[in-house]
Amino acid sequence: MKLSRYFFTTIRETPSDASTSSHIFLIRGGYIKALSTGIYSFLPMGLRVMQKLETLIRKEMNNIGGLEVDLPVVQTKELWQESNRYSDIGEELLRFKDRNEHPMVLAMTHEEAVTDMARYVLSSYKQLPFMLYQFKVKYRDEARARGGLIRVREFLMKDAYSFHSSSESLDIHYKEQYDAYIRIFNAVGIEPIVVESDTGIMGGKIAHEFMLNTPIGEDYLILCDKCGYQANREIALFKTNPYRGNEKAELKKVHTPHKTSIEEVSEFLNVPANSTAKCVFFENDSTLITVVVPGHLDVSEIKLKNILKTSELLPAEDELILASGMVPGYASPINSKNTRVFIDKNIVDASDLVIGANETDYHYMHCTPKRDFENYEVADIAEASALCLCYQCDHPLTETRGIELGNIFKLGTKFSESMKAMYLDEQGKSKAAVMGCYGIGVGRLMASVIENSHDDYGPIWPKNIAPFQVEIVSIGKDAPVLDAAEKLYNELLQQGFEVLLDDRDERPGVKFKDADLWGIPVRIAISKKTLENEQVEWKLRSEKSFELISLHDVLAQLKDFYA
RNA sequence: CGGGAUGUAGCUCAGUCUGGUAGAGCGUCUGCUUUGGGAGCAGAAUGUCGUCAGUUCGAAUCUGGCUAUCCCGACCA
Repeated sequence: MKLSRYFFTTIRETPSDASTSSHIFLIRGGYIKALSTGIYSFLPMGLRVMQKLETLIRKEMNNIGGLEVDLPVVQTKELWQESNRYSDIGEELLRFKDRNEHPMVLAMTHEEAVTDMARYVLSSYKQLPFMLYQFKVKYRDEARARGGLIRVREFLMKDAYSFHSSSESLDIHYKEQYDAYIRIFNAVGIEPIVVESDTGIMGGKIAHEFMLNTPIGEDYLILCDKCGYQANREIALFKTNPYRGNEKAELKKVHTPHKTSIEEVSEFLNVPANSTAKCVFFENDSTLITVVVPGHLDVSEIKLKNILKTSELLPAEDELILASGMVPGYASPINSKNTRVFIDKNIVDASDLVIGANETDYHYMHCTPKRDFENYEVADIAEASALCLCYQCDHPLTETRGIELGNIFKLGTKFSESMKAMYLDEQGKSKAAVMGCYGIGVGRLMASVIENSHDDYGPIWPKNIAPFQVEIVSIGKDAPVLDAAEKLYNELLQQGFEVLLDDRDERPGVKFKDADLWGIPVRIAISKKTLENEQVEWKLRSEKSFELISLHDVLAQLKDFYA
């Protein structure tokens, strides 16, 4: 491709509305253009990278027996009612009506559509297992898109779905997907952290997320350096030693004026935060849910939702809390009524705690839950943090942040049962297919590669997904230089390389800056000076320095580089 | 959905406090010079100052509504 005929623009200054490296470089390099919040157009340069990622992922999906299909983005309300997700999913699912006033949705994922396809074809156990996948736009009406391609509303996803006659068969394929994902991410220079993740209320059993470890990540990961336990913080298991003081001491009310937070109370009474109890309130299905966790920890709303088997959990209104005999800011389940009380397992055996006295400006000291609480349920409900210990090996946990690049998920029979994707087994008995689903956000992966591999001037693309394999830059206007550049360009093209020729009448500085923004692995510069010795400058994007090599050695060296 | 910030030329931004005919740099176009890391000189084009209303003799500037974008949080099968 000759740049003089290419469609692009590059931006010299940092766009005012971009703050992460990938966002900045994707805009500055002319890869993408924002159309609206979280909705992006891809220019030719950006699409090339996306297509290469697709090719890479497609190869791995085919390798593990995948069959590519194409499922519609616009779907009917009825389809989503079959799986119950029409009502289970909130505003993230975009709903609209067609010209006949028929309710429709924009698919945010394709379990329903693929299950509909599967039930059309599937009739016998002999057809199982199979795996279908596609590259398809998803639309999610995100409450808050951010970070360029990191979190968007419309995006391209590789989504795969497998169907099995047994959970053992699913297990085998799940592992194949796991390994394929590792190969895909490794192929673009990423060593993902694989964490156990939430399976939600959607009938799933086991799920993993593949995370890029980065400070700009939106997910928090809990890791054990000793035994290798890794989980998303929202569901991470952990231990923490319950605070134990004087178990005999009687409840004692103390004056704590205007001290409503754990921090204020522990400082005021001069006690450690883990010797306090935090009382948090939610509302679910018109019922007040009271949760007590160790003062130094937070409630995991995901854990609580899973315990309650609901996706609906709202912060409770003060009136509801007061009506249950508790006082926000000074609350405890002691003498409460009309509420369901959950005590975190890490605090139920504690003693001598500070907790609210259900009276403004007063707390109790010497609270021992097992003695002082009534009618409570014990659950794993607090959120892990770096203050906690590994539940497997007692080693202190560490915490880091990550971007979710992909996930794999054992769905079980939730969709096949509700949507009747059935087959006859060896005994002629009708059974629901066992399913798994596997997703990778392609655009997010593109952005993540940049986050993972860039310098001050632009992305440093891995060889296999760079928009072009080699860029030739001519320096100056001398006819012999231009001729040599064009000749080399044609030669490399004929040899099957993807070549970008910067034949613009621009100063070298401009050309080099743009080359850095495109991050093409090999840059070959030809100038009057180098040509005097029949040489060119060979520079790798990943290196600072260049070398002069013979014009005649370029092809061999390039072949060697891409071998 | 809460909190914060911003919206002025294609881009980055000044001007707003203290109301008085719209600015700079970069980019674009023309010409000359220049040619190894976003050049120099000369000239030119470019704006419903996000939008609607209000105050005022007069609004980019003051007031209110709306809207868009970004950041933090909530949310995220």
